[in-house]
Amino acid sequence: MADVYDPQAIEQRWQTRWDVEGTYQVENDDPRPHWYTLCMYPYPSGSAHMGHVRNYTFGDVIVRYRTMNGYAVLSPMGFDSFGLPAENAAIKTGRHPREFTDERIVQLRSSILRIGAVYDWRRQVTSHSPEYQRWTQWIFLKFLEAGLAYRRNAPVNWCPGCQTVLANEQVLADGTCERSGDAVEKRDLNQWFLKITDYAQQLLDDLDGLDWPERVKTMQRNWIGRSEGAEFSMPFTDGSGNLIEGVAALQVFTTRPDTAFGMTYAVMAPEHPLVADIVSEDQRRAVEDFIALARQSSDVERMSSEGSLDKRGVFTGAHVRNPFTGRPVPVYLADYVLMGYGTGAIMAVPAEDQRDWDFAMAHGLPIIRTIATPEDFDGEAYTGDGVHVNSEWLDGMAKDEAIEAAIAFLEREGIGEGRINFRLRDWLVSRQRFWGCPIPVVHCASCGVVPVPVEQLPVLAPDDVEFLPTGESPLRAHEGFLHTTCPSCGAAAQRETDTMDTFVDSSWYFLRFTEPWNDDSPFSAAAADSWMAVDQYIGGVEHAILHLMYARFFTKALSDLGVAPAGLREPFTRLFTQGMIRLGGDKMSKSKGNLVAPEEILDAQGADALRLAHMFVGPPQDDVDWEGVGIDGCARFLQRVWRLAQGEVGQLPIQRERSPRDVEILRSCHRLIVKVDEDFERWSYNTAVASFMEFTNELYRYVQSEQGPEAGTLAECVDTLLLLMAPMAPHITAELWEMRRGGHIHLERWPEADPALLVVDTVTLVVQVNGKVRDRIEVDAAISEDAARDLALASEKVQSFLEGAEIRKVISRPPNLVNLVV
RNA sequence: GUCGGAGUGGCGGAAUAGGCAGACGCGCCAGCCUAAGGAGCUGGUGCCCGCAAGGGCGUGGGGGUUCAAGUCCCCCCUCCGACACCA
Repeated sequence: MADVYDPQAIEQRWQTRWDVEGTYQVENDDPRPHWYTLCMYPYPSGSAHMGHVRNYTFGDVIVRYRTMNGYAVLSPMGFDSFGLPAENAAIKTGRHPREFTDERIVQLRSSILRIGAVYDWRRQVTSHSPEYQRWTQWIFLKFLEAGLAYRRNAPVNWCPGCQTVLANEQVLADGTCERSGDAVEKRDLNQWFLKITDYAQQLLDDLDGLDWPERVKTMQRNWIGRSEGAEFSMPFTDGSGNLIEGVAALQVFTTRPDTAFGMTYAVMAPEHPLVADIVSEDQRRAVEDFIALARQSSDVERMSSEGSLDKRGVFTGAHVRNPFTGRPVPVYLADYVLMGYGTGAIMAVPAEDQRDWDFAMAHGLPIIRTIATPEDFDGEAYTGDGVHVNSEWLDGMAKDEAIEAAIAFLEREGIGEGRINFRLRDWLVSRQRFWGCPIPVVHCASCGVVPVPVEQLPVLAPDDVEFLPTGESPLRAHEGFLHTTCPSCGAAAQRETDTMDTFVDSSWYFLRFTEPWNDDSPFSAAAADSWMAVDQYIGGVEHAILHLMYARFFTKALSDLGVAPAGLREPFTRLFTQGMIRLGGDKMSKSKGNLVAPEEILDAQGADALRLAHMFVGPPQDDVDWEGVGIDGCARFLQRVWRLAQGEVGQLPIQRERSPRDVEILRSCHRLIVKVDEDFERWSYNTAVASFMEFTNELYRYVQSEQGPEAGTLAECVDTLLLLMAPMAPHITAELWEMRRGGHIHLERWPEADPALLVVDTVTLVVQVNGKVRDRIEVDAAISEDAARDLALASEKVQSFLEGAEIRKVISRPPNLVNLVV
């Protein structure tokens, strides 16, 4: 047997076979227990990069492991094929984004195949396919019908150069457009929103039941941003406290109603609708200048702490009556108060809020402490707990008690109530883009917004379009697309030209995978029921908030709308987020130009070595530096396994009675089974690889030992090693298995450890004196506490350290450890 | 600023429930094999003292709990990540 390990030939052969034989195709009615493994479907960017390789290798290991363990495993793959890069390329080259995208899908798909990852390709889903668009639009209309989709005026990022709205991600840190470099402005536009805020509380609560990384859950909790407090109203007055008639009262939200006696002014957001009504004549000019300034400045400028605070706020000339004291306080505008959160207005308590403190100092406003500060406190605003002072009927109370009392007061007076606020906003899904899924409505002069009838779906963007260098969506200028008739009254009407955010596509693709051929609905509840929720979802931590939050929202909403099963409240039971790949400290990325092409490694050392190297380099959730990925070591290891399995190492096996040495290696073999199972379950692939290496080293010593290997023992050890390695190194193990045993290793059952071989009868007892190891003694595993102690005391080495000193205490933890304290 | 995560040999990392720190790999050193070795095989390799036997020190720093701490508690430092005028 002189076959050389030739990864290229082997890998190609097996990849073809898995594909042709449909090894990993699975039916919905498969009688085996179901398991759904999913890697986040990729944006088709061309050939796979190392991040893809890492991601899909993890997924593939699970697919193969679960399959060998007797599960019907759903392992689909698709492409998140709408998005900006294709459109930008179209603007540059004039080519239709579909051509560009389809080419890249072919590239990416073939490089995913080359790493040996297996999928049920019959289920492939692409966001831009007409069928998928049809059902995305169908879902949108369901949402619209249910009031979960709505249109309203909203301030958006507007690029004057591109003549279009930009997503927040497209605005650079300095407030300029990533494409044109122009300064991005705020503009009010009529935009489509999805009402994710309806689900804020559920999205928060249901996090508790998910087996997700704690940091991802924390990020989602912060993003949802629940805060408890009170909302109440304050009537506008003049400077002496006389009520101003005909103006609505000012609504404010606060988490600290207990500090209201310390309110020395109030602040409204510059965009607040009441501003025009309450500004005094002598302040009108200053207020208008301030509003204009705030409007021009980008969010980034506004959020920064740069710039002096006295310039960032202005007195309105109006006052409101503090309901707690009955006295008027001045009302200011300041850009640190945001219209989008709470009520867009606050009561300001400088003594107990640092930001209010800073503003008060800059504007010469009074500061009244309402909570006694601790003795050693030398800060400015004090936000901790303490006894209330200067607060009349709240005096003497602690924080929590006082909050309750203050809310009770507001409710009694009928001016406010306890209130929960969320930071989460409704999801703005409108994009003024061409390469996205069109929003399926028409605008009719007499009927208003009218949904496109479902039998007319999908609404597809036309092919004969010209991409303008300005970046403006060609849909807006396409007469054939634009003009239509109103489905309701039949009069001439205009199509909506906004397309949906691509996150909409990725919010339900995992459901479509359960039944991608369904022609009557996006998926049937039965199909969803048979596979959902996804048992293991795998992807990058960069999606911790947006994608994972939107997908959760869609699942809940579709469940409530009766599209998805009623009991399906969460899409992803278990989530794993892999670390990033870096090179020399930088994130590996196209824009940084520091990519290492997987192809070169696949050509040289092969997919199995590359996969193994990714598994071995460190904990999967940690970032990895490519420098640390030891491809050569892994390739060398696979060579060792190859030679061992081919019988090229050591003495020829013979048939004979099993010796203690043979049994010893068998024990190692069965311990390995247990170890690998444990490691796979806890995502500790790096240590699993280490134990493969360790066992292989042991086998090398075994076959090279004087006694030589016993045939049956060696065969069992090598076969078991191959089976355990099959998920990680699928090609080489399949090849060796076929050569040795015939048949297909990936259809074999996962090995089970023989309990009899796991029983250990001797153990190394560690003997410590004052916690320092002084001796090691081989003992019976069932040794008693007393026997262990006696053995320890009898040890010569131990005696020399005791030097006759009095033993104060003996800790005996048989069979592992005895500690003698002197 | 707030919230998370992390800090262990020359390097990547291991130590799963408080019980032998450094598994496994890389690198390096030596031996074998060889015409040769950028192949293969065997062994060694935390630091310090010592010819050795042996001993001491050692998981970012400081303190604590414990018979016993990389692991638990308190304080501090550094790095990474997320959110950042959220009322």
